[in-house]
Amino acid sequence: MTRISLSRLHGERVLVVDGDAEQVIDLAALPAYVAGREADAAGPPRWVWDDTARWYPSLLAAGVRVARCQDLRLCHHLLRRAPAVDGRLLDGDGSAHWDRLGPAAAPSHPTLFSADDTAEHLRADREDERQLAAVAGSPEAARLGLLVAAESAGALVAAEMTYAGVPWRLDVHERLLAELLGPRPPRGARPQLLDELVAEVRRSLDSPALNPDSRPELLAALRRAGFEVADIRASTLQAVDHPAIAPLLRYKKLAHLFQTNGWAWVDEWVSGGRFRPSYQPAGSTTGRWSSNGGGALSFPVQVRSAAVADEGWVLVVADVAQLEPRVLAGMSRDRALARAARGADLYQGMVDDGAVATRQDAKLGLLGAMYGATSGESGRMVAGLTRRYPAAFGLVEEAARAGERGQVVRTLLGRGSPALGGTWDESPDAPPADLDDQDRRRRAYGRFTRNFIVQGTGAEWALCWIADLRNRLWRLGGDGPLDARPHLVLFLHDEVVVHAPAALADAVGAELTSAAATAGALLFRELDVDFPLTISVVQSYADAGKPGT
DNA sequence: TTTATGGGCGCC
DNA sequence: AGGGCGCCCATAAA
Repeated sequence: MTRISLSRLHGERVLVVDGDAEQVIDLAALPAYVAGREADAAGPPRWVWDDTARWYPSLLAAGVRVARCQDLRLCHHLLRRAPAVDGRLLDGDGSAHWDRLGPAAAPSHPTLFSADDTAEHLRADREDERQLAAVAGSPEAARLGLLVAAESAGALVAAEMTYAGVPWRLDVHERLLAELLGPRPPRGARPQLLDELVAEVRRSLDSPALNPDSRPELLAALRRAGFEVADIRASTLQAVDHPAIAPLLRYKKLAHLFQTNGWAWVDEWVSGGRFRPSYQPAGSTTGRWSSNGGGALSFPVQVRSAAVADEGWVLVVADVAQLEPRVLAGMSRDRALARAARGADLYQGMVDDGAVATRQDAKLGLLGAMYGATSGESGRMVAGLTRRYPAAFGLVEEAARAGERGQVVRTLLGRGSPALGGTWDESPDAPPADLDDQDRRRRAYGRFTRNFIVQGTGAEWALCWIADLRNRLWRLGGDGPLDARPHLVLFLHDEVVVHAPAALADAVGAELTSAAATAGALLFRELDVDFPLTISVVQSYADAGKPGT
């Protein structure tokens, strides 16, 4: 496959390297050039660039969609930390700049490039050669190659989702806010209904100047009323029998809504009927995405009713049931657990297998194994299940031991965990740790590495899923730009939302299912692990059925 | 005055 | 003595 690298030069110019052919073109001419090459009879090339978030938004704005890319920043970061990669193959002219490269600024405006002086060091073609050599030279070249491709495809998805946005009904959101909080207050003021709750709490606690957001003040007021509590968590306050508690808890809940997804949030993140958050692919050390603007990965159930499909369109919402336990079955090649994973409910499968008495026990045991529970009900279930599923439970146990020894671990496709004392556990000049403290930290790192291999491999499955889905949705067709066709608008670790013309809802559902099967086969080959989806076709995201398993 | 940290809560 | 994140605030430190 043709690889074409793009490097920015000073001025508004771009160096294009296609095999032995080099040319310099104007930035303004880039969309037309890319569109032309995408239409090559021999198939679309792979675009090689420093950072998808820097190049792709302006292409999308010009109506150009690309099929494939290599995101050198993401892949450099990945390969640097991959245990199966010889780091020396990544060293060379300008490689230190790639080591230091951070994520591009959030693409709030699809601006082009900020002029800085690292341009000549970021020759994409040279870094591309090093990355190709690093992958090829690894004993795990096939898996790493897949990971690099999936990571890059994820970056394309992220840019496309920000470009398209989640269809968002301002009127629905504002009606919701008005009902729960009252009319929009002037800047800096508390909404009326929150104010009333504060007044009630103050009255009730006989503290006329109480700031309900202040922990010390709240603790003191409660003490005066005769209640000694250790903290002001909602779950703690629930147990206090005092008339101030009910309005206080309601205040806390609504204040959170006001602050996090209130009018200010709308002003900042919703425009033109679309919610456009910013995603950070591989933003967490496990390879999961994070979101550094808009809170896309954590917008609460409460405001999801405002995510409503356009007229004549629907939202197709799909989530994977018990993704991580299934991934564990696959990566450990535990045939007994994989058998239990046939069908819609893995936990029920374990019950039917006779491994455990109830569904709840199965869930407790599996989650306990993945998170490193050592005590309580969960801890006890782990012991029993280890005998039934030795490969699966042994794998996470081994990862925990490795972490406790200070060793790094890796996901199925080869992403490495950050080293102990590295980015994982940053405390520059920690006070001279005593032995107990040292021990605690090693155990904590062991719990982290235990979870890392599962959460990280789960993230890899999800990347393969959305990468394949992206292409399938494109092939479903329609004419015109990306957002005139069925397209992804949201991705939340194990769940996606597709915005699609109503007539294509069933077809989209079929592609979601096929893409999940493809992802399973890519990661686990012939080992048959099911990844059943719960699919809802809805107008409003709030109506999607979510079995909370 | 600005900056860093931790509690509390939201999501998976 | 249970993993990963972001965001908001109050608070403490600088």
